[in-house]
Amino acid sequence: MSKCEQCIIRQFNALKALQKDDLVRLSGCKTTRTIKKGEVIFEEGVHVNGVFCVKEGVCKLSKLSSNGKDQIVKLVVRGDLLGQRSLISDEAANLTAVAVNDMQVCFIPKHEIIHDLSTNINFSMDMLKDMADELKLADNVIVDMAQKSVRQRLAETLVYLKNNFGEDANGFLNIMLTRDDYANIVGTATESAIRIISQFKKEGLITTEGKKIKIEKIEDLIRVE
Amino acid sequence: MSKCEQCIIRQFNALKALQKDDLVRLSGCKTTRTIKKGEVIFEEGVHVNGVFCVKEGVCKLSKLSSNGKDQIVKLVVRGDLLGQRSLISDEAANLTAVAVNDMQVCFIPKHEIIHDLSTNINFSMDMLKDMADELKLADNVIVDMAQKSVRQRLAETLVYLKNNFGEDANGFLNIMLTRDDYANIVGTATESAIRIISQFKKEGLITTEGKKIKIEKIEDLIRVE
DNA sequence: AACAAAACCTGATAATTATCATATTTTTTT
DNA sequence: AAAAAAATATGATAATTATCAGGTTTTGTT
Repeated sequence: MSKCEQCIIRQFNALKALQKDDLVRLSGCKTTRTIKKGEVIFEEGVHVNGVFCVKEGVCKLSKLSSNGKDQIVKLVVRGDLLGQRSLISDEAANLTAVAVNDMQVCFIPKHEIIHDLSTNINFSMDMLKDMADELKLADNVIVDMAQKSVRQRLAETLVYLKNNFGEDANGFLNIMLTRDDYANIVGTATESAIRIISQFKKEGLITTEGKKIKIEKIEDLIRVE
Repeated sequence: MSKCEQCIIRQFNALKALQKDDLVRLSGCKTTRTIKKGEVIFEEGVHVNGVFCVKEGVCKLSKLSSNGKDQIVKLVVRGDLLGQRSLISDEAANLTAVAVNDMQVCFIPKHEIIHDLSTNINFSMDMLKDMADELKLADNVIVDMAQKSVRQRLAETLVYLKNNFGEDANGFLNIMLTRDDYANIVGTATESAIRIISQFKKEGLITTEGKKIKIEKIEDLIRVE
């Protein structure tokens, strides 16, 4: 079992504010878990009772709308914490977390996090900053959802994925999502997402190879109307 | 000039966590301002350099989309703080704040808030909880925007206004918004908002008197498809 | 009270997006 | 390797929403 005080992942999230003795304590009570692609990490409405620190892999946070469709609200990546929102509000999860690819996560029990939050002002300030940043991003997503076309939102999503996940040696996006995922990110029907991706291909903005997508003209994608 | 330590408004926000001596200090450096309906409190992109505590009135937080339309992201009411998000992230405002009706606000300089945040763990935890709650609301708005029809969103907005602002002696909503505001809350064209409000009238879900709206059948509004 | 400006309203039409149907391809399972 | 299941694709059509154009009503100002 790896040790928190030697783990570099914490540099990417609020846990970086903790001192060595706190990290040693966390190491003692944390559990490490491997999660398979497609596996549910937690579901909307359940009490998570802790926080996950994502060591490897990506998961999607989504919510089931009353029309029966899932809306993906956020992608959580290596280095992110998962479940802090519910923990801080002390309530059941508002979103469902599902692994997009194989993951490795550490689970830190609620009690430990609460202890650090209420004794370490650097930690709680870091958490506060993270939450403020997330809120800004969420506000911007609201504006996009409300004001931009499906085509624009899908183009933006592709640009976002390139900027945040990068590309492999062959230029393909370093993350593979299904067309259904794309639809659930931009909030449209699966067929519509498929159609627009096909259009982007025809227009030479992207090329694809199965689920893999390569962005060919990012400037044009950014300018999509 | 009123005194923070005697002001009941702070019970409604994170300032309730402050002790008397801190409140006395705040009293000394805060400024009280009257803001007229329609007046801009701060604009997207400017550094606010402090936090507003809303003593009276309502303001809308909106963002200009690239298509030239404003999207209203949130209504800020009596008792709420305004500007905390930008302050915590230490960056320019992401949203524009405009008074929906006449307001009274107190402005507390950034330095003072930061001081309290970094020394008073109860205060920073309260702020963290508020931010977590806001993030949850924002996530839910994203889902609604992405998955519900304009008609559903408008119905939901009316229900929300009734629940959060109540009604006057004659049963009219205790907040008056323009049709343009409604359009900018649900993210649609002004004409579309007007049309749907007219439909709701025809269907007997609401009645109106100028800008004043009375909700007649809230159960049916909740069930709008 | 008269005027101007802003807000509201409605019809006609166009554009966008969803839905349904069906076929093909890819992936997973046996 | 074959079969089954899931994902992708595309056409036809319907539903939703935006846009433009022209009104009327309300509000604010002089």
